[in-house]
Amino acid sequence: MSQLPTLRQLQFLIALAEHGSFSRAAEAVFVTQPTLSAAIKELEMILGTVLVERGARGAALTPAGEVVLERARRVMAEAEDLVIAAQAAGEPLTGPFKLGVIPTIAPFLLPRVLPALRALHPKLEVFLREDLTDRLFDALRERRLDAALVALPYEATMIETKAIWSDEFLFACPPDHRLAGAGKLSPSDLADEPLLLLEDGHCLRDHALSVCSTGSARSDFAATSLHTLVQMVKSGLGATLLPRMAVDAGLVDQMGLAVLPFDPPVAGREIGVAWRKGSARAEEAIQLGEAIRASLAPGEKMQDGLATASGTAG
Amino acid sequence: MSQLPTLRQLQFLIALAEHGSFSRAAEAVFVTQPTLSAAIKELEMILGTVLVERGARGAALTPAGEVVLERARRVMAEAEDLVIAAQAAGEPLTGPFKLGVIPTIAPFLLPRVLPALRALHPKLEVFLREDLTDRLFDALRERRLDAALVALPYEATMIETKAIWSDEFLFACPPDHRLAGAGKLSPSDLADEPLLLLEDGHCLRDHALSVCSTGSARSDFAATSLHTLVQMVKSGLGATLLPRMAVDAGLVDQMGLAVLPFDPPVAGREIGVAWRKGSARAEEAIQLGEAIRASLAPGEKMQDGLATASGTAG
DNA sequence: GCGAGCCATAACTATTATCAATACCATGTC
DNA sequence: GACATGGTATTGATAATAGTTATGGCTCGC
Repeated sequence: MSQLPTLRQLQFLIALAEHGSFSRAAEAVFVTQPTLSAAIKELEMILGTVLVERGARGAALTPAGEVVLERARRVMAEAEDLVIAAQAAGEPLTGPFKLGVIPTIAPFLLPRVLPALRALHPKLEVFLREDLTDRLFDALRERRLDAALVALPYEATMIETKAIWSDEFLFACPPDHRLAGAGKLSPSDLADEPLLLLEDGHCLRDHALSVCSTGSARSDFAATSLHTLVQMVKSGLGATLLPRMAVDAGLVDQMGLAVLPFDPPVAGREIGVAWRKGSARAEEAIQLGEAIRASLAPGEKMQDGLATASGTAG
Repeated sequence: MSQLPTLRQLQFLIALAEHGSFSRAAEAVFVTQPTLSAAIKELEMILGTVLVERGARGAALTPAGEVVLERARRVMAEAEDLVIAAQAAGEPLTGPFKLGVIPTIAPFLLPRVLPALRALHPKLEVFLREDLTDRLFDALRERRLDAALVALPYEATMIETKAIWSDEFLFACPPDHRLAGAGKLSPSDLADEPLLLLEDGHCLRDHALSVCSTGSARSDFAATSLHTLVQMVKSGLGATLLPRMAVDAGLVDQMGLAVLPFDPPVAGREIGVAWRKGSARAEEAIQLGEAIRASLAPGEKMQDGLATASGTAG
């Protein structure tokens, strides 16, 4: 095997590429310019290729240098992941943990879950970010998040998920609605019912639509949150589907709405954790999901299951 | 950013895991045992975690050590890829290049292509391996191959492909066959024609079947190579589809078979290069494909196209 | 209880990474 | 054309560290 470069040399190359000059790059990595010069020169010798074009107005990477730069970034990222994974393996669920949550889950789940989580893992510092699934997954892919709580199923590449909870849909309508008196519903009851839904981008909209394949959304109105959605239902603009989690959290309390369950097999969505495939904190993400599940249903135990890959390659 | 470990330390950890003892691992990486001991100890200090259980009968990794080991392997693989990519970028298509080829391409394409390739890239040393697509793709994923020549389309994860040539199908039958006199064929002519095909595992079998969706294979006989296949056709056992490339290479010369083309749009398969997604030699694989295409059709130029990902994630 | 095998420690050495100082080189300004 | 400016390369001294040999101590199997 030919000689390998040093992580330090790769780090220097990255700094050089970012600052466009030996001297400024050296400053950025807290060494003197000759040190960095020598390191780059040795890197070039190891690789047998000129990586940098030295000029009077600074330094620029050669095409080969660009290729190596990209690889160097990957090596550094893997190395950093190793450190994180080691710390996580040594003492799981401690330290800062960046968790994304979708808006149709966050306000209803977190108040129940966060106190229990703090009690269970006092050293864990959960940083929250609320956003749509797409943007959360982007953040996972770019390592800006460690895990996310989302609704499943959801197609995505480079992302793995594990379901932790089933969230049943309930039908909500004004008290004078034709279905308000029905005991239980089946999806076919909604065949010609135009539903009020959240605006595009919310996965709840798609999951609700998939319940009633023949049903349609009212295209003239779309709510921006579940809270405004129930206000619209209360105003008599139509009916909608709500996740039980939100109803249990008091979303429709004292609203005077009729809320009806579905006959089994109940319609609903799965709530799950998601993480970047290969993430250093994948194991912790699963454990976090398990902790959340436990705090939702103390006593019960979910059957073990392998993490399922939503993407097909990686 | 916390302190990073050294590639050397990771290399030592890998050796330690593989040999199960400090002293033997040290021998394997050509250092003395105290050196390796100190390196592992420092690695543990950097990561803040005990990685190795020292015992009188050797050393074993802790669970955290196993996690770090897996990560370390990834880091090392990335670092090695960097070296390879640098060399490839500095002087593309030189040195050893491990190329896989499927059996329905190799005997007909290589005699035409290899001499031209040697002329074009004298420093390139092509090591060939002939195998079925599945096994070639496995080898690509495990880095045992740099690229492969296969027939497309073919579903696979972690693999990217680029088409370089269209290989038309020709219908071959005994001279007394009912279709032997037809000028040109359309796929519907094969509706009730039981075809002789290669045995399972050969992609040519599937590609041929996909031409005539209603056609069926003779399940009692399956050939192991195109050469035995034409022998079977000659014996009057039935008809088959052959790639033009094989016919052009003389597969049916002096066999006394009827060989008929299809009406446009002609049926066929694409021949393309495949490489592991993220491979250090991806660019070279594309260039190799281009060189092969050029040697097949001097003068023509294929339109530029981006490499297409067969997998959906990476 | 003793030898074999194995890891840890200590003291020393060789290597190399780093620094401060300086030489050198291209470019734009007066 | 002399000159300041902003950059890289070179040099020689020094500090840090990775490596070695020698040794000690531990556990296990006989």
